[in-house]
Amino acid sequence: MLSFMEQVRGRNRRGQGERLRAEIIEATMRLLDELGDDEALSLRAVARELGIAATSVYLHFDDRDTLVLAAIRQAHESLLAAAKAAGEAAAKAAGEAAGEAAAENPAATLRARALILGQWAQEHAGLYKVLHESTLHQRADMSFKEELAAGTTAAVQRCMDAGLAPAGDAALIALDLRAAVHGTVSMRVTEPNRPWPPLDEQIDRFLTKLVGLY
Amino acid sequence: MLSFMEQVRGRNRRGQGERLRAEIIEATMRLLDELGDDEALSLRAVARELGIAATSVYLHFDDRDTLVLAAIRQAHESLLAAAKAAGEAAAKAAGEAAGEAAAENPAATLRARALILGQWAQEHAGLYKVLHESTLHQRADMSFKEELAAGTTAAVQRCMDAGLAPAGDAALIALDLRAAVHGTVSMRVTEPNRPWPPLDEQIDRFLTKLVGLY
DNA sequence: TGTACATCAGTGAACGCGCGTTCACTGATGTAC
DNA sequence: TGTACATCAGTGAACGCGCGTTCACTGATGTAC
Repeated sequence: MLSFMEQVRGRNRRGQGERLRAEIIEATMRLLDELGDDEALSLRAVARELGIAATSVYLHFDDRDTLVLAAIRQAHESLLAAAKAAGEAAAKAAGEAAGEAAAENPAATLRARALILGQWAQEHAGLYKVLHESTLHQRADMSFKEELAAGTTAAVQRCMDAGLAPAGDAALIALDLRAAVHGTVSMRVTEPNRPWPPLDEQIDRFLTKLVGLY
Repeated sequence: MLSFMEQVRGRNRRGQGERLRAEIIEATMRLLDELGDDEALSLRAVARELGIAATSVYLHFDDRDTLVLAAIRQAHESLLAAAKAAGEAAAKAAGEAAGEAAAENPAATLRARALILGQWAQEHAGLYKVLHESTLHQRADMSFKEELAAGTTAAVQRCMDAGLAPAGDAALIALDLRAAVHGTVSMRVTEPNRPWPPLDEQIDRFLTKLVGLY
């Protein structure tokens, strides 16, 4: 007996088995985003979400932890892509506005990076928590996350090189900035119902005061 | 059959039933600190930790959630007391060093507050996570936490009033400071095995750059 | 062109486990008469 | 001073549930001869 909501789901064609893998990761990300906690996610809930047998997950993932890690990895990838795209778009726009031919604008790039991080976090609150606050960090290697930090350090360094911010230890300053942005985003995401002041203004204060952006 | 580790635990005397209540909260805090995640804590684990029947917990708490909330409340109380004590001790020490008779020193107070928060978080990493990042925030009223924020705002305001920092919106500046400190502490607590730069120096940068402490 | 067979994509029943919670109970201790 | 009784502090068995994981299986589809 099927409820009217349920799709009758045919099996994938031969050679298309990898499709289910992608769907499982997608569903896992969706559930993690709702739950905001990797411990609370169950493999059976993922299977239920897709209308497949719980055992089918094992066709593509060794166990629950592997699945969760794959989903987190993909979330990181998505955040990374968003940060990169926003940074590039901002640099280009700022360059054109100034009449320069798509010149680099490191300050606009850094600002866009910080803002998109805040925006992504608010759109994917649960995923943000899992990606940055989960206790999984203790049990699994999540060093792939360093790429995100490296991007911010590089952006800060470019600001210093261009004379848009006082020279200094770019890695240290970038860490200060990341800490501040993560802190406010974390608070907003954990307690979304408090009356928070505007995020973009706060991020601008961080850029001005911590990085020294003119 | 008892293992040699287990104490034979007699029941409390008449009128001393509340003792168990305190022990249960203590054990819950201990476990939450180890787990760093309220979802992962089980009432049965608490009972096991104390060598009592799982049902005995119900003598003092309506259900699992009530118990967890009571433990979190107590953790907050402990953090609050630590912040207050550190702030007062610092103000007194700084006042005496300057030859003043236990005069107020708002800058030293604010600095001590921020430092003790970082220290407490490192000593009670799991509890810090539960207190500030738990998804319980969505399900339960945790407005008692406002007291901690209010203390920081007041300390910032006193710095401004004493001319030790540029006048401004104390609540907003205090939020910036709390966000930055929470951010770095959160990162350190989530990924304790990374090579972090010294926390106190970073907090001093936040005080100088965000609050404008001279 | 037909057929046996291997492979692929996925299923369903079953396992043992720990969980939160309910219920009826036990047994020591203080109190009223 | 003795005894019946109420109260207090806590227990043990049992419930139904959802979980991760294992196992033997099914049935469609492509391929070799």
